[in-house]
Amino acid sequence: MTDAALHIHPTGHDHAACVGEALEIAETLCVERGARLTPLRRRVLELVWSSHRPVGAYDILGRLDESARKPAPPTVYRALDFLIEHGLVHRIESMNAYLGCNHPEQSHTGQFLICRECGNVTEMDDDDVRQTLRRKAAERGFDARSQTVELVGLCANCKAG
Amino acid sequence: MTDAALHIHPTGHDHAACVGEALEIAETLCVERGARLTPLRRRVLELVWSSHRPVGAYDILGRLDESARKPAPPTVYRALDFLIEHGLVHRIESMNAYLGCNHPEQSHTGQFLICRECGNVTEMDDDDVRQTLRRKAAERGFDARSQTVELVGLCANCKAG
DNA sequence: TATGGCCTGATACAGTGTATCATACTACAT
DNA sequence: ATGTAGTATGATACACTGTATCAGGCCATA
Ligand SMILES: [Zn+2]
Ligand SMILES: [Zn+2]
Ligand SMILES: [Zn+2]
Ligand SMILES: [Zn+2]
Repeated sequence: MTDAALHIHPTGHDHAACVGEALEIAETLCVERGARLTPLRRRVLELVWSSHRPVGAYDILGRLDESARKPAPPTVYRALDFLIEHGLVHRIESMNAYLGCNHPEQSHTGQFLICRECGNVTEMDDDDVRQTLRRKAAERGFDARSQTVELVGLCANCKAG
Repeated sequence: MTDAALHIHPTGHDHAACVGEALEIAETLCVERGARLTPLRRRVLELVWSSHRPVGAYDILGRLDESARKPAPPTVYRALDFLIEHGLVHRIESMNAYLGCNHPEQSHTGQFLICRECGNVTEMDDDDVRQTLRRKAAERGFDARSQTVELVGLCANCKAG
């Protein structure tokens, strides 16, 4: 499902830089927090960042496979759990897949724009949206603690093309 | 189910009335649209409405089982697809489960308030929220066609104790 | 060295969803 | 009534996603 479109990225950008920056931020963050970004976790994070499309746990598993040893599913899920806990990765609920976060400094649950054409996902993380949802829920007596917001549609590039 | 009833705790309300009303609306709607609410689809809808908690496809499958024959998974998924297409049922993405809609007259994707304590889910269907999300996405060049909004927290009753 | 906590390996299984082919039913036209 | 096309369901097998559990390994500290 993924491989064909894995190479499609937002226009004119150096994706190696995205990955490099993400890994660097992750290193820094984990040092600050005394968390251990082990080689396995780092490798999984790298694979999640292989594109701007959400990646399935079993895709990651398959690609870890290429590197000599053959890990089992729990290995990947544990690494993902760690990365999610530290805000380095988001889970896209409507796709059962995982996406790297580009501003993990403060833990958050973002809002996601999923292009149905190219499959790329961008994160909004808009505080107005968050507050609006909190308020609207509160008006109904509901105390919202976490939010899942995922919009499917057409990204700017796919609209143009 | 009336608007007022939406905001009371599902224990201590006449749930049979919820189910009855939902089925009646479904019948009417399907007649209007020339869609066929077959016995199987009607039964699945009834099972989805067995509570105000989202129901898994395999839960439904298990309860259909009680009634003599033993359907296979595709049977349930096809029925759910039909019901979702006609707005009679929503899928709760973050739970891989399904919830009856109490105002299916106009097709829509609602916003859901999921109580982590009692598991009940209520639907907001707030147009401000919908418009805010559309606008915020549009500001980023994204044309949103469908929205998934699911908030987890505490409902009014579970807050009270 | 010993101990305890955390990370990973490994097996098995549970839960969710789909592809595919076959059969049965319905509606409609002949 | 008969045939035909379209829809609905039955049935098998499989793919995808996630977890429970136990065992072994690594590392820091006492
Ligand atoms: Zn990139
Ligand atoms: Zn796109
Ligand atoms: Zn009810
Ligand atoms: Zn509650």
